[in-house]
Amino acid sequence: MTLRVYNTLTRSKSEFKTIEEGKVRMYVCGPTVYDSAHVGHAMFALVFDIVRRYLIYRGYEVDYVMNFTDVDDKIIDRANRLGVDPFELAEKYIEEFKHNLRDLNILPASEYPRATNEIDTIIKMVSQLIEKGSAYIVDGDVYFRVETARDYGKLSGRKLEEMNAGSRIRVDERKENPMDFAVWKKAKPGELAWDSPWGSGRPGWHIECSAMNLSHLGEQIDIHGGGNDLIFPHHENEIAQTEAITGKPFARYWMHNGMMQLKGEKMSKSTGNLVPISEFLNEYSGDVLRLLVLSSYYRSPLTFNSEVVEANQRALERLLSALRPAQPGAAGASKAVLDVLAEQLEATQQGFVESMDEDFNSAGALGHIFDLVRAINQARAEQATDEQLAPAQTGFKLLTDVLGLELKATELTTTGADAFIDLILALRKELRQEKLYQLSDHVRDKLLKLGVIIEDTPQGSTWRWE
RNA sequence: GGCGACGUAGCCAAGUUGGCAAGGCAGGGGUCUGCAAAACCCUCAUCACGGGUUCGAGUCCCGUCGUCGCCUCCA
Repeated sequence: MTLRVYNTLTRSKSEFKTIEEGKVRMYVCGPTVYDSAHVGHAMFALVFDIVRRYLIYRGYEVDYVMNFTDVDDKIIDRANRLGVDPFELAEKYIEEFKHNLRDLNILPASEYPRATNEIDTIIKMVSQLIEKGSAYIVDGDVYFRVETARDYGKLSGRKLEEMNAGSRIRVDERKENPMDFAVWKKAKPGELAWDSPWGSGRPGWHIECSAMNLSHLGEQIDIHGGGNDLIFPHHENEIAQTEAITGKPFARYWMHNGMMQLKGEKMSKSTGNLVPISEFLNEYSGDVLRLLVLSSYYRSPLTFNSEVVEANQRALERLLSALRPAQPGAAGASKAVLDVLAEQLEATQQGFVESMDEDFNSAGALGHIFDLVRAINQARAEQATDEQLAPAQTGFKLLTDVLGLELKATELTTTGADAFIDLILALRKELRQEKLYQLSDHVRDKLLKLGVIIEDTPQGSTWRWE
């Protein structure tokens, strides 16, 4: 069995082979931190977290770097408007985003570099570009000369001649070619800036990522990820710069996730149709958002609306049903029933890997997991005991762990509550034996309002948190 | 206008090299239950449209219509 990965560079799937045996160097473009992150940002983080977790499951050691762009026009503008220090503003949103990542059960990156810590590397790289003739200085700005990059456009599938720069924005007359882009920007008066051989200024957006790759992962990496809105110009330019300097192919696999759609269009700050991560998490668990992402192909646009969110909330509850204990007083299931369960466990494990191996087909993998859920619930209905359910439940949990699902039944601060609820159930049992159903239903309703679900079976009653 | 992705049941969505259309949510029927809930069982599509290739196409080719992304900061 081999893992196949879709590569934007070749526009096809190919077998995944790392530069170094057993080790994956992976870089993912993080957010520009000038505001709170929304669920669209969560999507890229979740997608690549799933990729990373699966690579680990497949036995790779993964070096995972996610950057923060902490200096750019928007941060400066916002800071100026709020009258705060741009560094502090960026710092605040970096911390907030990291907090979001934790809430979403996303594994911490090996490193979280940020642009402002890479200035030395950036200046060195810009100097190299100028020396090689790949960049030129104009009045304190430094531009990359795209015509020196022979295969410029190879990632986005554009040809230099076909690009009509300036169709929507004024072209800077000082540039040799309209498509040339800034690697160093001259500082405006009073703006935060660093000294450089070309005067005071700050790095262009694209060079930051090139620099962070170089200093944290090296000249060549295995996977470069990000949203598909970054393909052009950001990633195209990253390739041009890095390869101009190293003379070597930069990233082996370029992976791009699709955009999250809200009301039929891309969720973004500029259009204002967004849902902050923290707002979402006030109502739903991180698992719901993760399940939403898992339920479709990462490269496709993802539909986000209340109906879909609710459906995934219910789907999550179904996954949780597999982990419930045996029925009270279960007599034990027959060998035939247990054989079916064991077979399904094996089929699910195999199907899971087959799906995930095919460019991380998480939706297909989930389908196999749901088959196992049904099998477990069937066995339980057929009187399987906890011991008999255990192997399948353990196998189930292992796979959902690979997908990063927590599957924690809601746990309130229930310290000591269990004993009291058990007591109430015992009393309610007496009511039911006396056929005081009105009273026992009343107890059930009241407990439900407190988040306790009671289920009555012929063998007795069970309860769980909502 | 250029480049790219996509169009599968009420909704979301999978479908490897073409060979009887996964899964989830919602809906309908049933088992169980004092009732309810959960769980279990049964049920629910010929794949945008029109051509073509083939013994056979959702799956390949052409065209039409439609949706989305990028071409400007953007996950």
